[in-house]
Amino acid sequence: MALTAALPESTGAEQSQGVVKLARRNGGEERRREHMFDKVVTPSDVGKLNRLVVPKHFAERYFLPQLLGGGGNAASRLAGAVLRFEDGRGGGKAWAFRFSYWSSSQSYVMTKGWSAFVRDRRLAAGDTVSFYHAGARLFIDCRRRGARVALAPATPVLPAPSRVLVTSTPGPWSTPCSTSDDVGAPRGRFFRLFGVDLVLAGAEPPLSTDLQLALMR
Amino acid sequence: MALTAALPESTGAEQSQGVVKLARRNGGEERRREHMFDKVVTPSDVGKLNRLVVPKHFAERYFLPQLLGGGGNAASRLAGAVLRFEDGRGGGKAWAFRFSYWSSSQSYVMTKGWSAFVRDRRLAAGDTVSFYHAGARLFIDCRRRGARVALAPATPVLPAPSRVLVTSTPGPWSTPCSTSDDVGAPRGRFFRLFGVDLVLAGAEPPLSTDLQLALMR
DNA sequence: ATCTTCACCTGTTCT
DNA sequence: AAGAACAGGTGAAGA
Repeated sequence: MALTAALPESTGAEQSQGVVKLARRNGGEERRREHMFDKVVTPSDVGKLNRLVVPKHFAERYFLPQLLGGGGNAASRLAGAVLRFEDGRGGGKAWAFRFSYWSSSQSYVMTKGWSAFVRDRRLAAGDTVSFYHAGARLFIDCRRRGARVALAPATPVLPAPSRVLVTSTPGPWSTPCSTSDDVGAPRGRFFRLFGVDLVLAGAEPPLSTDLQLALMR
Repeated sequence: MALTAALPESTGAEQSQGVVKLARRNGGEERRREHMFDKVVTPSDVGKLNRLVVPKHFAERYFLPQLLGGGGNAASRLAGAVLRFEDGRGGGKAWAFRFSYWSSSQSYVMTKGWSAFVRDRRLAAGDTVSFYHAGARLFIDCRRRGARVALAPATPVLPAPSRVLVTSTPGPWSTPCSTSDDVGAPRGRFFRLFGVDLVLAGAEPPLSTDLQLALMR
């Protein structure tokens, strides 16, 4: 349901970009920090409900594959799931969020731990929270509403429709690789996001059954 | 807590009558449809709160005995309780309401499913919702504010303070039987509602332990 | 007593 | 039109 069907046009609440930063670790290990998704937080996301609603397609694309490891009952393995994020500003601070699925509203949420992040970063409605990863390491950052986005052009130039190749790498994370046009884009599953066609490349070996299921739905 | 203690004065939201209709089933099975209670709904009952506050004494008399079956933890058995009602107008429509106790407000409520009834019947503040039963079958109906009540006198004559004898019949349901005065009213437990003293008559044999408990509290 | 967390629930909106 | 998604809610339990 995530990739084969035409995704709904973005509601404007989320943005997908190609920002690539560097994730430094003490030992000097250095990897590309790759953007997963943004969400412009709603009043509820930063209010007394103490939860962040994670847009379903992002949850299923980025978090479920990691959390649902092997076979068996997916829902039960999701129970009690915790996602750990490093603070995107560096400084070694880390954040742990309980991640769950609320079946009554059919939505994914981060609950326990989320309000601490809201408080600490003084997150307000309209601000943007960004999720990155570098390999299996997860990062979270945020920026004030209206703040300039790194690498974004000063003038909002809409890119000509292009394709972003989405491949699967060892480890649970898919690796978005920006290309400036669609030459050599594999036939088959792709979806359009903000006028960009995202193409799913042939999956390399370690694509779990669950991920396949998630991708095929 | 319901009957022995002096009940709070009625808020004006409930009325009790002795209307008896017939509940027809396809097979021709026919039973008396006996009135349990009415409630004049408040703005909150039909508003965004999506719940109907069930007057405590009615909840304890009519719904708890059915829902709290055997032994064990009563509160836990109430969790997730659903009451199913047939539409009082016939036509086979049915309504299911989640029934719960809100300890924060010490009140019994119908929640899930209630708003559908409000919508469907265009229930408005001041209207009256009526609950009936025929054996174990439950019925719900409503009438517009100011609508003539079946068997009610055309002129709104306030009855002289009288007593309504409440007896118990086989099955979980007590049987309200209107009498026009208080001759022969049993001594003991009664309460006043709208200037009418409701008297609990001696229970006949098949009164369940739970119902007895509910009545004794 | 208060705050957080959890597991539900629903109306609106968009597809 | 019907359904999915989700923003905005709830009570209950526990810390």
